[in-house]
Amino acid sequence: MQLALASAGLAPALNPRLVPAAMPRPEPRTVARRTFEADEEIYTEGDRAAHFYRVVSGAVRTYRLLSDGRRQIDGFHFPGDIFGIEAGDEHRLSADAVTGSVLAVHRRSDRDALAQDAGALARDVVDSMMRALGRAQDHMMLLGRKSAKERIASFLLGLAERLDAAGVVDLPMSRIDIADHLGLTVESVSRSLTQLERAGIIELPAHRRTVVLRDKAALRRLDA
Amino acid sequence: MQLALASAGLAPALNPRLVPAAMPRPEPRTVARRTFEADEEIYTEGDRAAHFYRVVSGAVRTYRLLSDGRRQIDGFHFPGDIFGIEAGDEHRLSADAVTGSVLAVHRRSDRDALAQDAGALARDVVDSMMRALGRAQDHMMLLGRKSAKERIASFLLGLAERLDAAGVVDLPMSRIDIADHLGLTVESVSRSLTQLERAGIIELPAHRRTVVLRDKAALRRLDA
DNA sequence: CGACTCTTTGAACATGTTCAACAAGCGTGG
DNA sequence: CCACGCTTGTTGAACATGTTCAAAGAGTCG
Repeated sequence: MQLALASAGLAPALNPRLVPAAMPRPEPRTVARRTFEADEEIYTEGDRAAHFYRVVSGAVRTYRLLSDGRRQIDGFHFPGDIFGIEAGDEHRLSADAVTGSVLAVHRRSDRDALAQDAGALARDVVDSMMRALGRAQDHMMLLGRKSAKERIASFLLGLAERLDAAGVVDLPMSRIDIADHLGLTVESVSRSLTQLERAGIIELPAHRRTVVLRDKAALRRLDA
Repeated sequence: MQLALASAGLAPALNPRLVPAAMPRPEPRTVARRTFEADEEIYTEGDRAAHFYRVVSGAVRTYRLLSDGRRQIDGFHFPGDIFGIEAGDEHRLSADAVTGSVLAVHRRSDRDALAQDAGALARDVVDSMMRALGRAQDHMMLLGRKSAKERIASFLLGLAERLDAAGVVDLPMSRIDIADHLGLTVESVSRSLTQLERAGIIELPAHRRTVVLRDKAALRRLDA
């Protein structure tokens, strides 16, 4: 069986900011780059998993669809994050760009080769998988047991940790994306955000894609 | 960073029946065995992850608790399944025996040692992780987007695949366990089962811990 | 400015929860 | 072997959270 980081909740995979241990390593010799525009498909469930990816800039969502169109976004991936490593020959999830994005494209065979020695990339991959698993566990708790408001609080805190510019989070994704990630509807997401704003915990300036976390402590309390 | 299979949805880890590729390998030289009685704790979130386990007989649940007691069972583990391999030094989940169980206890250091060479156990561990991730993804879809009846249908079909004695599933776990796994309440689990029974899709003989799958096709249709 | 999309808000509704009671199994001990 | 008590599971009714359906505001881009 081949290796593979599938990409569950797993974003902060190799994000240097978050993984000091696995940090300042230059990109392998020749790594292809590809640019994707917003909503462009990167791969679909069932595609041969010939490559895996590292986000250079932008944001990516990985998700699954039910036959009737219901969607579950398992994770968002930001610069530094690795996604698309699969266990089998096929991608088990679909992936597409949330916004215009640049990705470093790695051949799967590179990984397999590197996985042979206890090399750095191998460790990275395992590292990624572990993080993916951890995130998936957190997310299962969220989806199975948390209320709408708690989910939003969790989500905002998580994003802040990964994207933070000191309490100001710029959401690259739509309310629908958030809903499909948190197991809610757009309307519920919108309402919860409004409630948090009215409570003075967050601020939603003008264009609504920015969130100012006014009171992280309150968010943490809400997060249960 | 140390390796680690955390145990997300990941039950059929190394179950020989399901992993023909990684199959007929004898247990390492000296492997300790421990017996646990029903509801006995195996480890708790935060414990040092000195060991990982393989179920010899019985059933185990791994779960997390929220501060107020809400529980999310991420997976059940049956004979052949490995669980308890963690990324860090600590267990990220709690585990306890669902019924009286016998476990093979492996020292974490064994795994670390074996993980150095591209040996069989290393592959097993990675294999486990991948499966864990796959299950976690499935479970996120279930928790985020499926209705109560769909969840029950999924659950029964999944169990049947792992425990099947030709359409008859013996549930080792209580309704509460099922509820905490599927993100529902006991009452909803009970009602859904009753509905399936009234629809003639399943049968719940006397002591209610046995489920006869009368119409798997119907279950699959329900599963969405 | 106008068309479009995205987000918010409102109101009715539904699914699943909560609270409460009852039934059924199981084990213990008389 | 039955009675008792406890735990587990089922059922009912009221309730709540989040959904669905509908419409109106805002932002964006041509």
